[in-house]
Amino acid sequence: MTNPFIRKLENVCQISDEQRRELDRLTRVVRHLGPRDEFVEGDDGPHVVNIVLSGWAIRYRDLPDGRRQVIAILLPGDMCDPFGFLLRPVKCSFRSLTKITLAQIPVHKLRELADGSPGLTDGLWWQSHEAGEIQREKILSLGRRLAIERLAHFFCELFWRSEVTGHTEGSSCDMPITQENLGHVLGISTVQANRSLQELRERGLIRLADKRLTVIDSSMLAKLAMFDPTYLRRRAA
Amino acid sequence: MTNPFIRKLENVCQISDEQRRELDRLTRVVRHLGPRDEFVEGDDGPHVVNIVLSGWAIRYRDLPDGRRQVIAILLPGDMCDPFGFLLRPVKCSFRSLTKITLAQIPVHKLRELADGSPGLTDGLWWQSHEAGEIQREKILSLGRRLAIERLAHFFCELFWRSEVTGHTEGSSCDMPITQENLGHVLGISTVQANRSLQELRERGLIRLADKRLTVIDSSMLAKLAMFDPTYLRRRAA
DNA sequence: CGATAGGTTGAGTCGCATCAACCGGGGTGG
DNA sequence: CCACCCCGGTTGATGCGACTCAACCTATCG
Repeated sequence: MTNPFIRKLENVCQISDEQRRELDRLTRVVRHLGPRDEFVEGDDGPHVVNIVLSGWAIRYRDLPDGRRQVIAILLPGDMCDPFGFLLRPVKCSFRSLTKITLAQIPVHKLRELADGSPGLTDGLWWQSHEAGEIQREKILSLGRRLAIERLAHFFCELFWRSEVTGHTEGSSCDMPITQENLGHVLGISTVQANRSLQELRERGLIRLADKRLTVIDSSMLAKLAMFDPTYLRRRAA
Repeated sequence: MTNPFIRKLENVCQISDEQRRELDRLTRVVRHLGPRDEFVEGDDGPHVVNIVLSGWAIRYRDLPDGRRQVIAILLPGDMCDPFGFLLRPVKCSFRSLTKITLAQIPVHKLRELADGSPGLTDGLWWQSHEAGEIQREKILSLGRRLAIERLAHFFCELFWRSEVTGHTEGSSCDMPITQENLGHVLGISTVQANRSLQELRERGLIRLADKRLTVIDSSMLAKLAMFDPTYLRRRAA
């Protein structure tokens, strides 16, 4: 399996063979975590960019009374902090959903490499920009979509994003997330996540079992979700 | 009144006198809009960065069936598009709430100026980063806070942000927003915006009249909102 | 083989939406 | 100059979507 970080970059910019070798070398320093592990940006020094190579993780915030909201789902190829290579870390906590592998690139190495390559620099900024677009779409979801629409939208987005790094097979992709976490992602309760899920199944739009999603009727799913993918991958349209 | 864009930058980086003069010169090309005007990033060529100099505006998205969600409130000193000086525009619409003045800086001019000054570059990135943090806090609000908590949090944030550019007087600041827009911002209905507002008034936490907010009991307001300002202005703590 | 995490289901309640009516003030046109 | 209009704000009634609580079920794993 090719490096998902590189695949994601190649989706929006040109990467030369030499750069690919260098990026491959840089992503060889890794850290393995089990499922449900908390980790902190800056744990391994403040000057490391963490990149998910395999597995799923979340970035989240809690309210003082314990209510939890997941801010972002981190898939293979994603930087944990979209501004990690530039500024101070985001004010969020991190937690793995599955076993994960993190690449740990010293900031200065990544910046050196990027400074010598406008294309790569653009690619990195592009990822930050995409992270912002995903956040904005999430704001729209949480503010205005019904529970079942949020769930449908979530599946559309995650399937689409999985495609970019080659993590789909036909109309299926991994979906290693519990209903409790799903609730935290969608701003609803676990019970409601369960019920919305069942309605999507009853309507024949999806199948979800064994941590694997199959999209049965993608056009109806997208319609229900009011999913407009232009907020993702906009350069490689 | 000093230029709010510069004031906002100075909050996070050093600006030399010469840079200030140059920025002043660059923000002299302006565009005036009335209240409730739609405007589009890229209207005046794709290579212009729009910056709010005076008045309030919103960035928003609509669902195909008309449901509207405001993504961000734009105050004096804010760039309309946090990545405007780098990448393609965000997938959002824009609309003024009041009369506004926009500065229009050609991208290449801003980049030239920034390229010669690491401090200014940092300042610009810092603003993008802050915009991201505000979005994440908004995700938390929409996902997990009750209507009245969202409203309280909104007032805390806007007062705090107004302070940075000197737009507060004592415990008051401008709040030129209708209840309808407030609903669009908070992900609730106009009616609910009205009722939450009245409860804040009845509890003696705020006064709001004539488009002006007065914070009467800031600590109780912050407590209700679970407002933790560390997501804003993190460099100039 | 018991413990536990994750999933499922029902009952009752609550927060908020929706619909609808009404009010006050500032601006406009006759 | 005045009547009208319309926008923004306010209020009540009703219904729905989602929450909470609680029980139970199943698969997995030490």
